Amino acid sequence: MTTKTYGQYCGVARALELVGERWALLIVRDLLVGPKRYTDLRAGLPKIPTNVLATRLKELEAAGLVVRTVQPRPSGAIVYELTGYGADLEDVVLALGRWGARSLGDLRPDEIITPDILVMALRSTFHRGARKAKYELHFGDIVIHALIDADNLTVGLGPLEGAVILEAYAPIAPLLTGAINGAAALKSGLMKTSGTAKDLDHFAAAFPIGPPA
Amino acid sequence: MTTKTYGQYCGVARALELVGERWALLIVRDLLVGPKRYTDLRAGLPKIPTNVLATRLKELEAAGLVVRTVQPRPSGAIVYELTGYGADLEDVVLALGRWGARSLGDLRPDEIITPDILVMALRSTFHRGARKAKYELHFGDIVIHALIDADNLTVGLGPLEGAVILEAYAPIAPLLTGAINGAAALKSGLMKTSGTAKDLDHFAAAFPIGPPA
DNA sequence: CTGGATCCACACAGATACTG
DNA sequence: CAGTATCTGTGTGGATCCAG
Repeated sequence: MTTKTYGQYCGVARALELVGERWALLIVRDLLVGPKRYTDLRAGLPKIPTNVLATRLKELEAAGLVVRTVQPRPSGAIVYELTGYGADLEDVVLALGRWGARSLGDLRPDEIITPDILVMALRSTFHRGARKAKYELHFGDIVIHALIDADNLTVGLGPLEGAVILEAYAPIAPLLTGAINGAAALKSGLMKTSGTAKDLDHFAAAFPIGPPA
Repeated sequence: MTTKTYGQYCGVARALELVGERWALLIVRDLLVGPKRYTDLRAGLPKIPTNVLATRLKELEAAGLVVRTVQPRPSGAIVYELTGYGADLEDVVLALGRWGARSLGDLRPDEIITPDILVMALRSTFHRGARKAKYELHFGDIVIHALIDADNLTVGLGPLEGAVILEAYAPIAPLLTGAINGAAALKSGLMKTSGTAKDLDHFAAAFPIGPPA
């Protein structure tokens, strides 16, 4: 929320006044996965200057997008959580993620992948109508799960009972762009799975992304 | 496109690196309505500093979102146009517009409304399945039209043959948030129409927006 | 250790004037 | 018409410091 306005009676302009500043939508992205503490947010956004994080959180709170709550003792932890109003930004974040993912090349050494990023990547690219399945996705230390039930998708952190396990290695791009050929991925060592090559293909079909341009 | 990156292998982060800077998405918004000249963009975004506009256009062109073409003589005009890649941002802009429009209050004297804003507002809030209709919307000097054909919407600048004419006056908020009661709007002088109160109600039903929070 | 606040340097935005 | 040049100020990045 800049003090600067665009001077336009326009939903787009208003939205950008509220969440258009640097880092704001990435904070929202991580909070869409779940409530977080200050330190968790820093961990998920290592390059954010701490003063900017503090400022953004105050702005988002002032704008009614985020609530700051102090947990009861003994934890006493301070937790940041999206309000319903803030959570309604999910459509915006998913649309941005869908569009931007097409421009992702191979994973570079200066780029990180966090659990929150993976969760939102799957939510971004989910294709309704994919066949029912349970996936558990491993990437390094990161473990997330996806539960597909026809038109509904649930993606969250951690493992999932009874899921097919997919283990991915960098380069991860084919995974996030649906360009997986199961048999080839297995053979090349790009991925491992507790299931079959067909499982990889189904997974790829459930999370497609178009070509860069 | 900042030289600064977020350091994340994430579609949202990548998208924000490309169009996250101030004014960028408002330029895209206006170009989504149609190709424009430098001066047209300035007219639609009066508060943008001219050097910022020039910089953004170069960045958008370098990123492959916009093409700069010189029209053949005698016009010789320089026209900026979205590429397919850039036009794919429509989902993002519409989602932002939908979310942000809920936070629009009454029109303030320091806020302007342009034809492009109105066109994108209607595209943002269109509700598929609205009944077939042709509307011509007047607001001050601005005239735009909407053609609804069940699941398809065409909104553009200027008049439309055979359309129901809706003339709106500030405060315009009820119009853009679907909170119109046709009879009341006619009686209060908020709107005039060449049709009936029912036409206003149908129009409002076609372009609904939820409450602020 | 969490949850920030403070300080400084600098890049970018804002405003305006000017030019091919 | 389509920008460039210049100056100024604020927001950001980066590092460090501090209170509970």
